[in-house]
Amino acid sequence: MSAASPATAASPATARKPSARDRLLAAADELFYAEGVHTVGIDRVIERAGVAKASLYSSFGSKDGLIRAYLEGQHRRRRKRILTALERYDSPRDKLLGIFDVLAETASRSSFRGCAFYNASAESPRGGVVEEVCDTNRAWTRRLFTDLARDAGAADPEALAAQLVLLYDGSTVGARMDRDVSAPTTARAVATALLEAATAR
Amino acid sequence: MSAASPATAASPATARKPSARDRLLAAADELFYAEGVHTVGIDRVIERAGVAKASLYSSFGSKDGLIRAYLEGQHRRRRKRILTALERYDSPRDKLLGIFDVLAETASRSSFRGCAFYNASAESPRGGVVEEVCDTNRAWTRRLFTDLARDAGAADPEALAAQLVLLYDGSTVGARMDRDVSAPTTARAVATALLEAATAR
DNA sequence: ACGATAGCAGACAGATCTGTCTAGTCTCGG
DNA sequence: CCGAGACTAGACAGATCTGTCTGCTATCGT
Repeated sequence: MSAASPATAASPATARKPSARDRLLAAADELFYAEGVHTVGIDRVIERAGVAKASLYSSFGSKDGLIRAYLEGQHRRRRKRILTALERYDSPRDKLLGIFDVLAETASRSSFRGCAFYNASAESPRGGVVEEVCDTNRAWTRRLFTDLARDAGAADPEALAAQLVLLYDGSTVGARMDRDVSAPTTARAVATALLEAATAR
Repeated sequence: MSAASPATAASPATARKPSARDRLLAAADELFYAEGVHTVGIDRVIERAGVAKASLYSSFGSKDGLIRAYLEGQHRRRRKRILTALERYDSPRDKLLGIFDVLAETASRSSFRGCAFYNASAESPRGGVVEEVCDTNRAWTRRLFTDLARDAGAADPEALAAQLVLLYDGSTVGARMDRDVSAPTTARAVATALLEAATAR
């Protein structure tokens, strides 16, 4: 991650201009998240990506394919972001609460506009490609909370996880709708109390 | 469908056919909530309402006007639904927790698809008519929680209200995304504990 | 009886949407 | 040097979107 010039032979593959597919995905990330998957037309996406329309259809097949790839990318990056951030903690307790710290950081960005999955789901028909990716994402989050709750010694890990997911979702909504960056911090405080109560021996 | 002549008093006095405006609003309620304000086109709405397109534009001026009226109706009915349900309780404590019971009832309906305001907001541009009505709705909810928290004797009513709003929003999201009707009940249980802690003397 | 009002039916304009197709350009391996 | 694959530019089709406009009908208060 140095400030090396673009033409240096430090890394042959990285110096190259990103592929049409990658530029499309980057453009979709910005536009779909900022304005909604249904609201943004493919013309806007290909213009931002600097790509021909045919490249979009040969890479993703349809707009739905692009939407799916966009959400899968969001899911992948979210997993990595959280898991990486949690590496710095040792105890399950700190890891559990650290999830809220990651959310606090994310929600403080000026581009923050809530949960990409919920947003896409709100403007998509039931049973479409969006729902599937959303389910995967939510299952992963719930699993993460459940596993950490168990590691932390909770008497009923599933029950504690259900409570923490409530707080996580609630603060995501609060940060978006009220433009309140403190929501994740409030959630973290309540989560701490719930964790204490659930692991009291 | 003209089995009954229009002039006959086949229906009781009050059973007059609703006005075009009211039928439009009823159709918008169903379609906008079920599929999204941006996804559903004008033609779908007027067809469902059995109304001419000109009637829509003379009543609401534009689609944005209809969307605004739809959300204002949602807000008005939501207020009434909650306030009416809360009348049966005497203590501020029961009223506070009763809010979650109303949500549990709402979320158990098969047509439930989450918060109409958040959903509309997710597919609308920042700064439009939607944002304004959303802010009004959220301010009302927060105010309700804060007032009841104060009446219940909370040491810091604003702080408790912030926590309860988290749970309220979180269980709304959970009920929608996970199709989990128990989310409001879980939220109620956590709310009870928080209320206990905040009013301990 | 009559004018005002509300409403219906639908053509129409103009924009925008997804998706297809043709044709030309660039790059790279062999 | 050549041919394959990746990409670009943009015309085009067909659907759908919002919004306007004309013309007709029914109802109601005076």
